[in-house]
Amino acid sequence: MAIQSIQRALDIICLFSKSRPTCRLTDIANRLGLKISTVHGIVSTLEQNGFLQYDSHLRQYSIGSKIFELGAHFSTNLQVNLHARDYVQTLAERTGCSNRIGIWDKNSVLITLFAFPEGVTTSVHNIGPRITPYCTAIGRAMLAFMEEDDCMAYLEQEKIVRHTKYTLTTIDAILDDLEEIRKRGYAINRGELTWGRAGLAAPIWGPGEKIEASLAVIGATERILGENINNLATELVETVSMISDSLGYNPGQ
Amino acid sequence: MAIQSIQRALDIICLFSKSRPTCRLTDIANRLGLKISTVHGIVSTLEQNGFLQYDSHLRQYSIGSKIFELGAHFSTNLQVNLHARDYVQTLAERTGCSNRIGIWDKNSVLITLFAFPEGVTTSVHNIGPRITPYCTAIGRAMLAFMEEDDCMAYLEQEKIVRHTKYTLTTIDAILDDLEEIRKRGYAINRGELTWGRAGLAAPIWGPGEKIEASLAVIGATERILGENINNLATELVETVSMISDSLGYNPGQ
DNA sequence: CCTATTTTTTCGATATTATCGAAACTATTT
DNA sequence: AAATAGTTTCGATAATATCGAAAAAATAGG
Repeated sequence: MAIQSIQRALDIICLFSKSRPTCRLTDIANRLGLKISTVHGIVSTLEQNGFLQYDSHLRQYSIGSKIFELGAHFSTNLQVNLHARDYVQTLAERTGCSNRIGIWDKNSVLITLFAFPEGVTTSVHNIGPRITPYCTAIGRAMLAFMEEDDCMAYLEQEKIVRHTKYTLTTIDAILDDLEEIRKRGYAINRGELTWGRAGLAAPIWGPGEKIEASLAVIGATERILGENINNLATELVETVSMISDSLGYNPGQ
Repeated sequence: MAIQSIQRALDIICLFSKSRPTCRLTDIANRLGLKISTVHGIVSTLEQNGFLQYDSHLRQYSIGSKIFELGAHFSTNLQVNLHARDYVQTLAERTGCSNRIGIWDKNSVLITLFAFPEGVTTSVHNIGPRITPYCTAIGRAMLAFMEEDDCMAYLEQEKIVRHTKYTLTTIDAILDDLEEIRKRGYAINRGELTWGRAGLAAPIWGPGEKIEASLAVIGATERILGENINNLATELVETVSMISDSLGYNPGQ
């Protein structure tokens, strides 16, 4: 159904990632099992349009500025980003912790907004990466409240990996935790993905009782899970409530 | 030379912008002069791959999350962003003014980094847009120091428009200003693009005496051009010098 | 500095495949 | 409910993407 040449072009673009920022022509052809001359035609078209950029000295391609420019539109237009901006700033200020917003996208959590606690900050960093849902607070906060079928569909296709001794490694253990999240109102990550890094997260609701996103307060384990945890949780839950209101959430409906 | 179907796919993606965040199938076909069934095949392929997203209720397409994710790699991998980050934070702190970094790209300035002065701030906003070079400090700071041929090639293709009474509207006036910038070491925008908004900017150099980017301090006219202008300019010039050093600029070569 | 090797670019023939029109289907408006 | 506007499917056809081969360019080796 997909148009072959376009599919190949998109496959090529998707080869690039944080861990593989550049590719050479031959690499691309080998990785995708295509003829070099075929790849050459495709990458030339992509380069002419600014979707890839070519370093003719190093003879390697990387993501082009056009994709950056277009990608910025995505987050700029994202409703939850627009509504959450001020609230997450305040939250970072009051808690002294970084926090971030992610949306559920293709069985992963895509980070779309990041707020830092201290003083001056720069835009651009810390957004864009995809987070694994089952072993993070930001992910489980959404899993706990989404349609059960969608949740199971996700869990059944996910490759569950033990990252630390705290990682929940069975679907049953995760489902039990989701039940606790529903009772508690927010999710807790006790260092399941990265040793020493913890988080609290709660879902952001939109109109039609639809989960729009998830907001997480993150930081060193002792900072998040220490004596301050109840304060953090209260601030978090109040913040997601205000953002949800702003988005038009109307639980009475 | 370009592959037709891919070219069309890219043209479709490029239809989306901040001012036109969504498009319907028929719109796309009309705008690009293509048959609806042709467009349908292309947008379906793009949607399947997350390059576009489709709201089946509103029946309209918008930029997909995949482009956002890939675009983030561009700015993450950008050398000047990596090196400048800490310096622009300090600059914002010391001056109390917002500042931003842009790179020269396709006859425009693409904003890749933004630093805010006050308190807590969020990432993501303010990056991505393209700025018109001739009527901004961030643009003229690069024009003044780039290869003269490139500068003239840009100026001759640019459609020069009067935005305010301060806008320089002839190539000669712009060239005179560029000469002043070279003497002075930094560019000044006295409200040429937007009434009441001013900026100071200076170029960032990389290895091989190549202009990597431009750094601008921006704000309300009275804040930038008032009695504090010399302090701002000094801070700015010191900052670009440190960033250039960090990038490996070696003017002695 | 020249040769060998690897990588990239060009080009034309061929068959694959993108395109188009038409028709079926769906949604919206009056 | 009917009419209009917009979307999706499908198969025939001709346009065009693909491929192999050869030329060109760049790097590595001697």
